[in-house]
Amino acid sequence: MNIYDIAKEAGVSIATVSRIINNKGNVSPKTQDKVLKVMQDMGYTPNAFARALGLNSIKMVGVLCSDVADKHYAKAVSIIEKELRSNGYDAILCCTGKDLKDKKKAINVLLSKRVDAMILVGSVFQEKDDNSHIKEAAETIPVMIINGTYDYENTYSVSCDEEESVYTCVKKLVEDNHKEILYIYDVESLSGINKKNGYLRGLTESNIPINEQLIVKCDRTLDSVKDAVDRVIENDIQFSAIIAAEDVLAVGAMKSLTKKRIRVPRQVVVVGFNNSVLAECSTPALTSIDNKIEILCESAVKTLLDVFDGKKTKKHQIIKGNIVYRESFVPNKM
Amino acid sequence: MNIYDIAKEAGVSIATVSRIINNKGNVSPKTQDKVLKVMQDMGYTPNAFARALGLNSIKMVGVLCSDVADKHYAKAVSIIEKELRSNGYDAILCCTGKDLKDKKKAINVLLSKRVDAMILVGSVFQEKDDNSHIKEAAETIPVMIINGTYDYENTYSVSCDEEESVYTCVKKLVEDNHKEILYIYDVESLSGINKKNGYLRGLTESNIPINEQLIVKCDRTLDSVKDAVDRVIENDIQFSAIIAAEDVLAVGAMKSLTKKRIRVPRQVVVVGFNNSVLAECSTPALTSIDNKIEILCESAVKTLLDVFDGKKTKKHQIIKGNIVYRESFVPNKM
DNA sequence: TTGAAAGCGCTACCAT
DNA sequence: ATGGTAGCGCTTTCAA
Repeated sequence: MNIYDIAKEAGVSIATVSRIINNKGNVSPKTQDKVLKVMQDMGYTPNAFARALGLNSIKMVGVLCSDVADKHYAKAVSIIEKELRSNGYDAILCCTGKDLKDKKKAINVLLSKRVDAMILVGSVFQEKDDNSHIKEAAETIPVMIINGTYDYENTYSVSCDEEESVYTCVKKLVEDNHKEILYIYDVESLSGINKKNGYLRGLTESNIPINEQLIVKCDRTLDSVKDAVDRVIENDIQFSAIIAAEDVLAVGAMKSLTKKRIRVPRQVVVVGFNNSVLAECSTPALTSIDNKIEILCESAVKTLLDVFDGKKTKKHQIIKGNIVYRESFVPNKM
Repeated sequence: MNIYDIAKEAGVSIATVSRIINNKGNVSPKTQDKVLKVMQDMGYTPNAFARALGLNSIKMVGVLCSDVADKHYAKAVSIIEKELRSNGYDAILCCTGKDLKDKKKAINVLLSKRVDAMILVGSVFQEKDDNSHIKEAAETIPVMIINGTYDYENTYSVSCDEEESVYTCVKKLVEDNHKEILYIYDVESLSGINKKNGYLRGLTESNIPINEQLIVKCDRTLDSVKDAVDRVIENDIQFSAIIAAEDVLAVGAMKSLTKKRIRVPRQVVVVGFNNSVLAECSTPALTSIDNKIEILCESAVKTLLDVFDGKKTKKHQIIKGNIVYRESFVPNKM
């Protein structure tokens, strides 16, 4: 069944039917009602492909993340999808992994499917050296990145100031007289670097010399963190606080401490990052830095919609994170 | 740039170009090379909308879940997306929530976008009374449900036998001399009912009378579980084991026990369901039933691809779960 | 092996 | 307010 069938049945031209479908006005209420009724009765749905061909838009946005199985990204994708859908757009999900080749491939697939825009979730999509593939993509459609920035035409970004968040956290710890703060991280993505810089600046501004032995890198697995922390302890390196760049890492660290009968938060306080479900569920419950992912994602979609509408928009937005206190660290003066 | 430009540049007709794009054969290698080179040089990408219109397929599959922020569904979606993509299909994600009206709306949107098929993730999509909207959808495109079943033409399913999994778990506990087993659950979806039935059958077949006070319902939040378990303990209802229908519930229960200085697994053993990251991260690490979600999802996509190819396929598949032992319960005879 | 041309179902412009 | 019609870029049939 197509627009011709409806037109014939209603005794009008396809132009009129099209106007009604698209709410273009210039149709008498009477005709409108008649046609609407016919469409209803015949259970007509316009062919999305033909519309897309005519309008050169299928009202879909590509949403890329390295892995939706990761709680953090899942949350983001969930919010983005909801926001898009409530504005009439569908989300095509692409889990790309972290390999640049795969990321490029995904972008090309999306481009060839002619999505209306792309949202890249996470700083993994900001390559350190060459982002020319993004520049190219942005020549066709607007590109939005969450927690990253590109300096190209037709690209947009919404980020949480992670550097500042960790910095603030260090300050809080220092105020509580913690001077040896162990920093645990996994990836060296831009996000990872920002967090670490926040740690370094926090110490520097507090006139605490930086001890490389207190900066520990490991994989994002419980075992890897436990090994790492075990090693620090066995080497007799003193610390009274831990900041982890990811909640999982913080949990792993606490497991190591617990096994060694080191009390959290009595002897060592711990702060995670991302304020994920894990933070609530761990024992003791983890104090964690919240990067306000909801706000980030909502802004991202809103901005994109403005771009679609040809409105002027801020190209780059930065939002501040905040610390959610639980059991593993509560400042004295709270 | 379109197929005409390529045809002109290569000095052939658009029919030939089309044949080459679609690998339809009947083209001399010489022509093929020439055209391919032109396409490459000009950076040509076929217009997906026009193709979709001609082929009446855009190579996309709708993936519905009630909430991707839920780790469990996120995992499933992640696998499905990967599987689809590596077979040339894109995934349109729809997070529907649990409200029937919203689920129907999402299905209609997907139908109107003319996806090639739909995959519904989770038993939330199997309504207890009326699934006629599914029947209707399946008249247009194949519908696959994971952990559920419909009895309609053109519907398919892949499920984990959750009833059997919980049943087996009860048996294991009974073998270890646990007779008072507390069962905690949240939702009464079909999946929820199946699990509970497994619990009931396990007890019945072990000749243990069913004690309604040991069957506890609560919300899927830590506080709700803790309250629920607290109440059981305060009412002096004895139990030496807990089975929870969800890992989060198990974690909440353990938190309650710990606070009351009841040792896990020494005094009470605990088993969760889903074998999620939480299970690894909780303290003590949670023994949990794995529902083999990877296998489920891979089978689902594989089946759908077979349907696309017009191959004969099993309409309904059932896969067995298994228990992953960690700290919160290890059978004596292991 | 190749090409011409008729759709696919819609949008939008130009008449009336 | 309504209708006629030319695209949109591709696939596919039929002829050569």
